[in-house]
Amino acid sequence: MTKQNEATILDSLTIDCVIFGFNQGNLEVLLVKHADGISKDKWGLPGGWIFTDESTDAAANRLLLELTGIKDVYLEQLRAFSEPDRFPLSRVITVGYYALIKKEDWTGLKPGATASEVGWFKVSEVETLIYDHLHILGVGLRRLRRRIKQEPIGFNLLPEKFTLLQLMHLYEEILGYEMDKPNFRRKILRMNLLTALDEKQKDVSHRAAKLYKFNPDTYQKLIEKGFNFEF
Amino acid sequence: MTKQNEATILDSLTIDCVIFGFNQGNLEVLLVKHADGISKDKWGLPGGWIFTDESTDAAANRLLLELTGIKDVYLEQLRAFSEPDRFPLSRVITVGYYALIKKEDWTGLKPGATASEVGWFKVSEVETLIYDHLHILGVGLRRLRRRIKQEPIGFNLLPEKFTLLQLMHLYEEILGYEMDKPNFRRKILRMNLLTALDEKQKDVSHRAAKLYKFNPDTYQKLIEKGFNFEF
DNA sequence: CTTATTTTAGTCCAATGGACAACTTATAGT
DNA sequence: ACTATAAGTTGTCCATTGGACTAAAATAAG
Repeated sequence: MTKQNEATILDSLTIDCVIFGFNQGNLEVLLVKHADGISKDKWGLPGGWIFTDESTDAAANRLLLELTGIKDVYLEQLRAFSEPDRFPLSRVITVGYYALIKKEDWTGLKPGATASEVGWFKVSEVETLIYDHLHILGVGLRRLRRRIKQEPIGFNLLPEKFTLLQLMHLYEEILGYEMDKPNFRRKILRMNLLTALDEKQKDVSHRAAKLYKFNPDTYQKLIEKGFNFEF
Repeated sequence: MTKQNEATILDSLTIDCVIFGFNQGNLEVLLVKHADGISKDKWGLPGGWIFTDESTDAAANRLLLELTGIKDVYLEQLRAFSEPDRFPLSRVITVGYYALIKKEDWTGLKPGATASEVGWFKVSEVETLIYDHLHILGVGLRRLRRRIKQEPIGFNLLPEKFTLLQLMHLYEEILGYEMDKPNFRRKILRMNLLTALDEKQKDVSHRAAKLYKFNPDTYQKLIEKGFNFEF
């Protein structure tokens, strides 16, 4: 969190990203360990400064790429976080973002210049973060819970091909309650949002499930006439 | 939009507020005409600078009071608006807010120091505003449409006592489609969110409708177990 | 008193959602 | 090869909901 170029960055305004991933039934978040500064060796959200000639959206995408190598993912602004004492050294307001990524697409994450480590952590087990980053994570989680009930953004956390049970487990993990397999199946299939593939799971020690993929075309038609994702 | 005190405000960061009101079946927005500066005599959203020792929430509340005399209303942050060219003179990022007010509580609005006029405009008829304020208004409107389907925030736009038909017209106006009286009635009453009063409409040239008020207690219980406001 | 208008109550039926039972398929262990 | 086990898949039942619609009750105006 040190300014690298005083001339071209905005003063007193930063970006912080909550990057969600899904792995073996667990919702995870990507954190970085700061390499130096007052929060050296402490974990926090990846973030940084904004150039004077870029929007916050552009800055968030750039920082994501610089800090972790991730690009072209679902990314949405949360809001500005502005408590006067949120950053101890000076008055800094941060614009929070949250991203959803398919974890298996980004295996070899490397810490960027200002970070000594990058790592995935189960959201439920994150207890302390620098500054107000725990609060930002909470807002990101609430936003995810809300959004997933209205738009099928959950697909951004799954592989291209997935089973109905994987999808259900994703919903269960994010929303925090258990669901009924047959009923979930019926409801999601009735939406016509999934395309069944001529393929099945492999290397599983039980009956292999059919694989599905998300169908963006029917999704477009659905949002036009409005729909609801309650489970 | 001129800085009044260079020493105590944050540089390159402002607040802009979308203030919604409801009047005779129309959704309205409060605008101010700038008294000077490059947008003199043009209409825009009320807004201003942020002090270094206040959060954006506090700044939004303060500005609302300074610019219009309004206080203690439903106010929520939209998000940061940050296109590099959104403000022509310099790089300024603005944090958008939206407020819902009971219009009849605030009749004698006065323009603040930097505004020459304050006025209500039907949202559907606003066509041009300074900077990116039309865009911010659009984001505010979409947020309102989304929120009203999940939380009963519509009550913030109505008088303390209202009829079921008034409430339905509010939903119709915000959501943009017509509803069925008996069905709306049945659904909203089933939620137990309204308390029927021993009072009726007066001075109407037809059968007077029963008045209701919003019941915040049952609302609390409802959000705890989760609910949905689709109409 | 009658008419006009709006509120309010009620009916009908298709669609949905939750709970649950049962059957199918595949693997792992003996 | 058989069996237990685990997970996928199909189907049933029923209470609740939502949309479309009819009609009665209440009140003001003429």
